[in-house]
Formats: sequence, C-alpha cells, structure tokens
Amino acid sequence: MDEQWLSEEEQQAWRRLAAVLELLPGALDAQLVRDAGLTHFDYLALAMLSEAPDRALRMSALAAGTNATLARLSNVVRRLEGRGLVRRVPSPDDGRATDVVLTAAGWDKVVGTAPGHVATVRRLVFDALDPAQVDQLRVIGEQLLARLDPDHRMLALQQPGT
Amino acid sequence: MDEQWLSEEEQQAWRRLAAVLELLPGALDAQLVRDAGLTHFDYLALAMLSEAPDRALRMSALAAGTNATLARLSNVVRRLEGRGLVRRVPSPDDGRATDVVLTAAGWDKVVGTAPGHVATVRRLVFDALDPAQVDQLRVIGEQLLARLDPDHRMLALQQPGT
DNA sequence: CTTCGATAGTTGTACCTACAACCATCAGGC
DNA sequence: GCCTGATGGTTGTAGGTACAACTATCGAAG
Repeated sequence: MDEQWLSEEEQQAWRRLAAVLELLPGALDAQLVRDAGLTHFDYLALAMLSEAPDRALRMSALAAGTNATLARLSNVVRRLEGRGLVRRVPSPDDGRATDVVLTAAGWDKVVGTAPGHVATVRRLVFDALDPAQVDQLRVIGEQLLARLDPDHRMLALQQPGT
Repeated sequence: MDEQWLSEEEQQAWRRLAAVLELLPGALDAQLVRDAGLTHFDYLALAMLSEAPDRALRMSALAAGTNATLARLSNVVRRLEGRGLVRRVPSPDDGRATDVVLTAAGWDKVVGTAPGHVATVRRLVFDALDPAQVDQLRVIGEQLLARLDPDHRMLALQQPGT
C-alpha cells in the first residue's frame, strides 16, 4: 500500500465522487436552462444578489462569492443586464467599483425559479440520503472546503435557500 | 418545514457540496494543465484507454465512460491525435465505428502524469478525511450515482488508479 | 437484393470561459 | 500637488463545448 497511491477504499470513494462531480453540475444546469433559461452560474449570481442587503453587491464581492474571475462575471452581468434582470451602477464610494443591483424583474425571476431548482436538488441529492448521511455530508464538505477554500470566500456571503 | 424547501441541515450540507462542486474540478484541472498540459477530461480519456484491453476503445464506449457527447469526444480525440498521444483506426468489425488506441507516447504521458494527479487528489480530498469518512463518502457517492447514473455508465469501465 | 430505420462519427455555428492587455481610479509617500 | 504601485473592471483573442445538421454504415424486413 504505497503512500503514493490510493487504497482500495479510497479508490472506490474517489471514483464515485469523481462521477458525481462530472454528472451533478450538468444535471442542475440542464434543469435551469430548460425551465428558466438560466445557467447554474446565472442562477447562483442572481440568488446571491437576492440575499444581499439592498439586493446589491460589488462586482468583486459577487465574483469572490461565486468563485468567478472578474472577467467572467463581467460578461455574465452584461448579459443579465441586457435581459433586464440586473442593473449596473457606478459605486458612489469608489470610482473604480461597480455595484450590481437586482431589478424587480430579476427578483421575480429568482422567486419563480427557486422552487423548481430546490426540487431538483432534493430529488437528485437528499431523497437518496438518510438524515445521518446528510450530517456526514455536511461534515465532509466542511473539511474538504478547509483545503479548497481556506479563506471561506464561497461561504462568506449568505447563500440563498439553495 | 415545508417539503418544498430544504431543512436547515440540508441547506448547510448543500451549500458545502455546491462549493466543493465548484472548486474541486477547477483545482484538479489547474494541476494537470500546469504540470502536464492536459485538461482533466484529457487525462480521464487517456487513463481510461490505458486500462482498456489493448489500450483501445470504441469512440462510443469511451464517450459513455467519460460522460461526454460523441461530438465533444471527437474534438478532444482529434487534438490528442495531433499531439501523438492516441491514434484513430477504423474498426475492422464495424465500418461505422472508430477505435481509439493509446500510443506509446500516450502511455508514457499517463504514467508520467498519474503520480502528480494522485498526489493532488490525496492532498485535496483524502488527507482531510479519516477512514470512517472515506467509507461514508463511498456509500453516499454510490447512492447519489444511483439517481444520477441509473445505468452505471460511468463506472462500467475499469477506471484507472484515480 | 432493396429499402428503411437506427447507429457511429464528424463538422459548422453559436455561446461561454480563460488569459492577457488595457484603462481608470485610489492610496500612500514625498 | 505629484508619482507610483495596487485595485476594480472591461474587452480582444483564442480555445473548448453544445446543439443540430450531415454522411456513412449496419441490420432487419420483405
């Protein structure tokens, strides 16, 4: 059992985790695109705005919370603005900064989209697990995030109901 | 506690899982691109070929095992062939089919790349978990896959050491 | 042997993301 | 007030993926 390799148990766990990593994002994306015309990233951005004070966030804060580069977020926000779901306003505090504000239409979009998304998460994930496993998953996720996201950027902002 | 929404425990578990889903693939990709010039998908395809009989697989078999569309795989294989890591040969059995064969250079690439990739998986995942959690993760992954991949396409082929 | 639906793969178009170059603004030192 | 490095954001280019249209082959029915 060389330390360089994985044990049999680790291999089995890893194969399954790798498969979940490959399949679950696609499944979530498919439901959102089909039912709401939003990518999972679009939804995540809108949902995070919907939970923020005044439903507004700095570009850089939103980028940190969604693990996106500013370049990527800039493109996404431009498209969402074109659809009337968000607005961009220059920050009054900092001439360099841009605040992204959720519009009424954007709020309605989030409210209308969330139930279907939550139902999908429930169906694909939590219906398959018993309460003890949910707790195990919570702890495992926490410990993995300590490595992947030491600064807790992803969980710093209040994340929405899903 | 409306059934339509998630319980507090489920929410916490989901936020962490969603963050892992967002961060882990990027972290794995970054290491492989940096150290080997391969995307995670490239590596997965090469590694799967390296474990196959005669180090060869049908396009459609490789696509099923990697959860890729044939269109995507066709592009990837064309690029890998251009780098001399695989060859494409028309199947002798079926005039429609194409067999993808790992070249000697491709084999060397997998052998040279695997240790660093395994080390990354170990560092990001298994070093953070104790043996009981590895077992929990294995079971949870299995139950999630039953929903995400009812036909077990992803685990049908022998997956490589990682 | 001919026909017809199904299967295997490739390619064209559109969209999305990464990387780097770029511009504007801020903050601190002098 | 002026420099200078750092920060916040946008855009051009290149590369990868999805979807749909297309070609070619297979297999079975008649």
